[in-house]
Amino acid sequence: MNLKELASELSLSPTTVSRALNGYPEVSEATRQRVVEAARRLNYQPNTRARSLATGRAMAIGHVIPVSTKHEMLNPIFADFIAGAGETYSRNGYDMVLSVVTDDDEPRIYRELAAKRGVDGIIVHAPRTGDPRIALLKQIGLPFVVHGRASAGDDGYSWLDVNNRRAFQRATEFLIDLGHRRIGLINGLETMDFAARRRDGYLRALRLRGLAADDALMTSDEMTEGYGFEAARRMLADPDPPSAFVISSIISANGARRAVDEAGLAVGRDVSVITHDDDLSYFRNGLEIPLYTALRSSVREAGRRSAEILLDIIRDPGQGPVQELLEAELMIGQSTGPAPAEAERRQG
Amino acid sequence: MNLKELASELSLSPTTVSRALNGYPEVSEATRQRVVEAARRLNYQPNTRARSLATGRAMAIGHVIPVSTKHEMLNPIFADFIAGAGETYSRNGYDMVLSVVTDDDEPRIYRELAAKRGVDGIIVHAPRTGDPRIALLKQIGLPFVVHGRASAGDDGYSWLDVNNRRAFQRATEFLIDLGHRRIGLINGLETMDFAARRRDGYLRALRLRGLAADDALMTSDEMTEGYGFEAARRMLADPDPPSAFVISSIISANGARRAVDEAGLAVGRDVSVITHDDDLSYFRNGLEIPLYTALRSSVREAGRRSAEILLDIIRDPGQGPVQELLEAELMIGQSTGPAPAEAERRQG
DNA sequence: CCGGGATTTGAAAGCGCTTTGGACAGCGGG
DNA sequence: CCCGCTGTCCAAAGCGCTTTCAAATCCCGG
Repeated sequence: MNLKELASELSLSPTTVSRALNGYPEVSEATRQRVVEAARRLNYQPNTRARSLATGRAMAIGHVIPVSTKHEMLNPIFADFIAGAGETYSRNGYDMVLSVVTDDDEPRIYRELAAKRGVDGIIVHAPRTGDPRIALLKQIGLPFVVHGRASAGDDGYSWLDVNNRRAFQRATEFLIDLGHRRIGLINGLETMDFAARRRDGYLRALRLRGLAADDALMTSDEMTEGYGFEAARRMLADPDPPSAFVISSIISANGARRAVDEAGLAVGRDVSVITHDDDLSYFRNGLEIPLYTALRSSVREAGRRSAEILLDIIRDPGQGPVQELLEAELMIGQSTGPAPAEAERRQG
Repeated sequence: MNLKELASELSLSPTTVSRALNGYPEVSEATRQRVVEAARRLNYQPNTRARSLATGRAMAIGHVIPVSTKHEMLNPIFADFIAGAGETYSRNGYDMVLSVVTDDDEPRIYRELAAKRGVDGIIVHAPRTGDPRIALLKQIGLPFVVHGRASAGDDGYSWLDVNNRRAFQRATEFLIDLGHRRIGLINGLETMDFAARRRDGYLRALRLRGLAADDALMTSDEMTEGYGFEAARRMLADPDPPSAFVISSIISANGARRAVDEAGLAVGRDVSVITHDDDLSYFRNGLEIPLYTALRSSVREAGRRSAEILLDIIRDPGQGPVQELLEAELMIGQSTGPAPAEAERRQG
């Protein structure tokens, strides 16, 4: 069923039918009723391709999901982010087209997306510090919103980010306030901008409180369960082991917990753990009281918001860059407690 | 840069340029060279919408990701499946369009996808037992491949599935062979077809070995970490607790491990755990030797294969339904061992 | 009863591509 | 020298929609 058929079915011109369906004023209410009713009855849906060829708008947004070439890993973060963004799109009649891409040919993909006119805008995921994609996209001229930032010249483009530095500073200070002096950082990949900021926050807290940073207590990698386990195990084996961890993901925190358990220690009593919590739907932080003390910021909500911002920009390209900085919420859970006295700690 | 501009740049007709770029024979090798070179130099990419309007093929595949209305959860399985499918698509020049949809308006989405002609085919995720979507899609006439099956009348459509019944039967038998007699099943949502089959396999193994099933030792829910924890904890608190668990996901297995640890027991010694392992990139089963004894079947590979099957069907619509049943691989890890003697167990 | 503005409808062009149906050389064979 | 063939190229139609511009109809005051 296409427009012409529907029109002849109604003994009307395609023009009028199109107008009736798209809510233009110059069509009588009576015929509009008739048209709308017939369209529903015959399950008519305008052909997207034809429509967007005619209007020039693709009614689709592109998401380029990077898969690190080395590890072939796909962060579960994306799933929830995309779920959030998807809600916004479907509410607004947009499609979401996904490209899963190894990071080495990302530039090509962006150029293609722009040139093939398949999307009206792009969401940029997982920016690295000084990410070249941003300059590229600016030059291409396709509207885009970055989930996160790329540090250098943050004002020239639109982004939505969590205040990662502040969050990790608070987390670290919280532990220091509890008496912890040796605090391990189990961070994400520090080539990623967000992870670099988190490290900054951690280091700043140590510095402000006069504590020395120790390279042996800082690691950076993809935030898997296994990484959390290995990192925590290694640090706990240190001659002067940490009494607390700051961790970048609840998934790695699960791994760290396993290492603590395996060492015969208890999380929250012998070893404190504070984690960033993206509020992933499959990794809820406990049921009633949170399992982990955490800095929470819903990545799903971030997806919703980022998509809204992008659609705004597309609707009104005149406006300047939009930037939103979210604050993570510190929630006290069962994984933190006062630092054990030195003697206690040594004997386990 | 569009076709007409490129053509006039070359002093050729759009016809010839189009043919040169698409590899038609009726164009001289010399001009083809010239055209291809100019296209690259000027970064010409054919407008997808115009092309697919002309050809009738959308060059896109739709994925409808269901989000359960109740829980608002998005299984991380999808991320890896989609990563796999995405590889196939980009190798073949297809786009992937994603709709994240609460399960109550799925039917509407399928109809729309078909009528709007935005996609050439669909991958169906997470089929329930007797899933009505399959009948709907058959009727609509859009090519589709189901990841999983829907039990009733499995022969009328294309699917790719893991032999879930067999896998869980083997897992359960493996535990029985080790001397376990009380075996808990921590299963996925049994409204899902795959989970129902897993339950069947588990029950069959018990029956074949003359063991009684016990409702207190079987649970079914979304396979989160928290669910694994709660389910295992509850079962371990039973007056006659299980000495082993069969678990549907490595994520829930992590939760179960936490419950075992918390009970002061050790996984692999006091309590055995065997899990299904989808080989999720963020939840690798240990580094060298597997952490868990597991039935492994890569969901990423399943994504790749499903996509290939779908593209085959689209290329050659004549062929009958394609069906592939994968066998999960049983790999021995550190989470299983002989059942402890009754006396030992009682005293922990 | 008539003219003119408002209301309602349609014809046709155009979006950027593919593809059908020629046109036009160049060439060798009769 | 002409005819048919092959090898290259192009004009134009068409994919299904939107949108401009013009036509037809209606209504109402003078």
